[in-house]
Amino acid sequence: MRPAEELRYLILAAQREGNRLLAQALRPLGITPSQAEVIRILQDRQSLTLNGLGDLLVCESGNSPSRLVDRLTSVGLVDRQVSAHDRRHIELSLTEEGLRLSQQIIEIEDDLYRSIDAAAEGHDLAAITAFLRAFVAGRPAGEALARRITAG
Amino acid sequence: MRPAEELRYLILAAQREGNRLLAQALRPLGITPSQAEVIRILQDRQSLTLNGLGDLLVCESGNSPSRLVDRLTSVGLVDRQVSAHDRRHIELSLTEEGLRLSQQIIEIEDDLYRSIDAAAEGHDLAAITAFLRAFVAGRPAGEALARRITAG
DNA sequence: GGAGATTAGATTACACGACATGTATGTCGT
DNA sequence: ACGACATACATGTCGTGTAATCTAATCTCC
Repeated sequence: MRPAEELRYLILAAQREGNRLLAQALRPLGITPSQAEVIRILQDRQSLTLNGLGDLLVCESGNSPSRLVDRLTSVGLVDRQVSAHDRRHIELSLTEEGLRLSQQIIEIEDDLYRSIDAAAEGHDLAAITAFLRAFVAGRPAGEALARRITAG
Repeated sequence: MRPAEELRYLILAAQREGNRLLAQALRPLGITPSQAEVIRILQDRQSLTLNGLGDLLVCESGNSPSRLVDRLTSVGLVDRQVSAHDRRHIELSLTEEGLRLSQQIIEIEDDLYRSIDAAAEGHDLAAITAFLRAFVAGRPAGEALARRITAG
């Protein structure tokens, strides 16, 4: 198997296993990794529109976060209200419960990051991120992440 | 944003964008990346059972390839027939059309691998695969890939 | 040879992810 | 002011991704 092919499958495998780990850790909170991403973004930047949120999401590529957000509003974690200026816009913000949950999410994510750091022991993590950054540069998911890093 | 967090999102972004690229390239053939993975595996090893296939799949983690295979049989790319020895087993094999399609998939994947190699220009690809291999070692998707590499 | 555990596979439920389409609401050129 | 266009969001469809549950065949052990 050529190196590029192995890399392709390794990225797929790593994403799957990482997501599975996070999903299990988040299960007690009753939310999924994608939903956690939304909550964490809303905590960092209050008052985003749906589209503004989509521009920052790596998951779901910002195509249409409506449904993702729908579930969060229906369980009372996110507040949505129509903008006064432009009634097409919808302003999103965390509810108090959403804010509380956000703290728990941070702790769970920290656990994950610690285990990533542990797995990176002896490897050049910076070199890996540099390669991946180059690969996704200019594509939607890469741009979303870049926006997160610079302004986050 | 700490390095581990960026890495997590980079892996997610890379997987998404890579999958999107491959999906677009495969669209003319009328199949998806997951389906292509099944066809390629069946080309390498004729006559697998459903479970045996699942053990080799990085996508869908082998949990229930039934659905995935169902679509391929319904469009006449894969042949399934109950084993004579153990009627719980189902033997899978490519039809002639599936075999033909497999050749086209190989060409499309080669294009993808060439662009991965191009993106890896100036980066230490071996170091990256080594890290990811360590991360998924011992987990289902990692084991599936290991089986593919050794015996494939 | 028969009861119970084990296994293979199918089925189902729920949520994403990608894409296409629909529907208001706003903006701009004339 | 009016119509063409663009924007912001909603909805529908299909194919995964994950886990739980179900059925049936086989194996084990007595």
